[in-house]
Amino acid sequence: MGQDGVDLGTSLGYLLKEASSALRAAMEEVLRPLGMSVTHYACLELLAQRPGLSNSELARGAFVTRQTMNVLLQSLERDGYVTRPAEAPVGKALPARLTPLGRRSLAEATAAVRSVEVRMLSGMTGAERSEASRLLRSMVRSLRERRS
Amino acid sequence: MGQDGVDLGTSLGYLLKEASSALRAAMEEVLRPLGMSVTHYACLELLAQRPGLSNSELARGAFVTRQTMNVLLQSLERDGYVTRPAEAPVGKALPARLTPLGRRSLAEATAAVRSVEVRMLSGMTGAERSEASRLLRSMVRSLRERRS
DNA sequence: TGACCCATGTCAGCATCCTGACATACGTTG
DNA sequence: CAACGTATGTCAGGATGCTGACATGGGTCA
Repeated sequence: MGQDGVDLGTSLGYLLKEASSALRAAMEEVLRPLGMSVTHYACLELLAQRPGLSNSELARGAFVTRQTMNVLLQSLERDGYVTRPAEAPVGKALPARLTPLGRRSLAEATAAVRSVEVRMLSGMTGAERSEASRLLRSMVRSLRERRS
Repeated sequence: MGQDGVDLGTSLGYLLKEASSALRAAMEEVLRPLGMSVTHYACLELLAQRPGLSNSELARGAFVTRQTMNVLLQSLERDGYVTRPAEAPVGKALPARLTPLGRRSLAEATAAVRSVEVRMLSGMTGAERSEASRLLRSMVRSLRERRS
């Protein structure tokens, strides 16, 4: 049922999607026991590295829309993982910050996600990892520039 | 509004998602004028390279569920891009095949998508491309094996 | 200062996709 | 042969995410 080894395997675009899909599936698998989704985790991780990020900035960083990130932030705020001021200090952007509870929750998730990334890179040398990083960055840059 | 250059950029997982997201956005941009979605195109491309693929096999190849691929196949069949036998020759799987119309439609889409992939790889040498291919394949393999 | 443009937060409406479940068909194993 | 496990196509049901739109705040430039 389904012979393997086709020409599609030569397309870098397909390989990119395949790797990204496999990574997301593996992350969801280890995050589910913690009651966390990938977007959920991404939001917390972004806030840990860049405290004070606004809703829109978090949305862009987690690759979802502002609306989706907004409902997520509301639930995170309701459950005490993040805090946002009632009024915007400047403009309309509400800077979000992790609470101690949010930081603890993130620590668990980070450990789980880290193990997945370690597994993903298990067959690669340090030089290969930085080479992969460099090549992926090059692809992103090429795709973004010259956007009609 | 949003300083750049953070630590998240060092995570290969994040870079993977970033590249995949940028590629998908670029593909949707060039496919929209043709009235085609990325999944739509992926289905046609899979059928061109592997005639006779079943609904479930197409779903796995395009990274969607059987149900989603099924409704897509129904619309493609209704519009005359693919054909499926009324009854399964063996088992329950209905092998799908491209019609001449489907092949023509795919040809347009392939040209558009190819241009995107060319742009993505514009800053890379041939050796770097095959290296990227090898590394991505390694990541997929590591993520798939040892699935608890 | 006032006109313009862009970014943000938020609301409603809708499309999309998935989860869960069922009946069927085939291969395998006792 | 019969029971089991696996894979398929298909049917609702519901959750999730996006598109479109609006009002607001801030920066820019004449």
